[in-house]
Amino acid sequence: MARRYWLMKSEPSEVSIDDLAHAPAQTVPWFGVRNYQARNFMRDEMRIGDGVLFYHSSCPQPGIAGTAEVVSAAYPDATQFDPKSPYFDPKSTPQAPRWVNVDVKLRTRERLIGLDELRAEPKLAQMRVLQRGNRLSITPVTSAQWHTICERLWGRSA
DNA sequence: GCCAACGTTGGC
DNA sequence: GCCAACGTTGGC
Repeated sequence: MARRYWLMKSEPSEVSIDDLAHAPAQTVPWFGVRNYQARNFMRDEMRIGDGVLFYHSSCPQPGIAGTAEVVSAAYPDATQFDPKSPYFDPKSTPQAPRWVNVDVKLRTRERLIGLDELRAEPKLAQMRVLQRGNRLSITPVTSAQWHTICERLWGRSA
């Protein structure tokens, strides 16, 4: 199957790309997704080796901060079972977990590409993250969009 | 802090 | 199954 590409949002106050860089094996579980559409992307469509655009959201400089890679299949998100976690879900049980996550490994840290710069690139006009009202924390990215960002905006080979 | 957009909940 | 109310997201 062809490799796919994704944009994944994280609030840097929770997990920034620098946090990812300093994590063991530069890998973290993408915990805390509590939206069915985003969950289904992880559960049903992500494959090991898929490319990830790491996006910083809800922060002074929102934008794409680098690239990462999907390095596991989806498995139950541990935070849903932890009563002390803000992501605790009392309706979820280990026998019937409701939420899953994949593991994501850092590939490259890059110059931050802000929303204004993304919007200025006509080839990216269709990106989900730029659409009005978009809130989904995981969105598919086309290979054309991926290559435009890596090659044109970062000036590196994808 | 504002507010538009959207997802979820729950009464009916 | 409808839909109003409510909660959350996230840029500004």
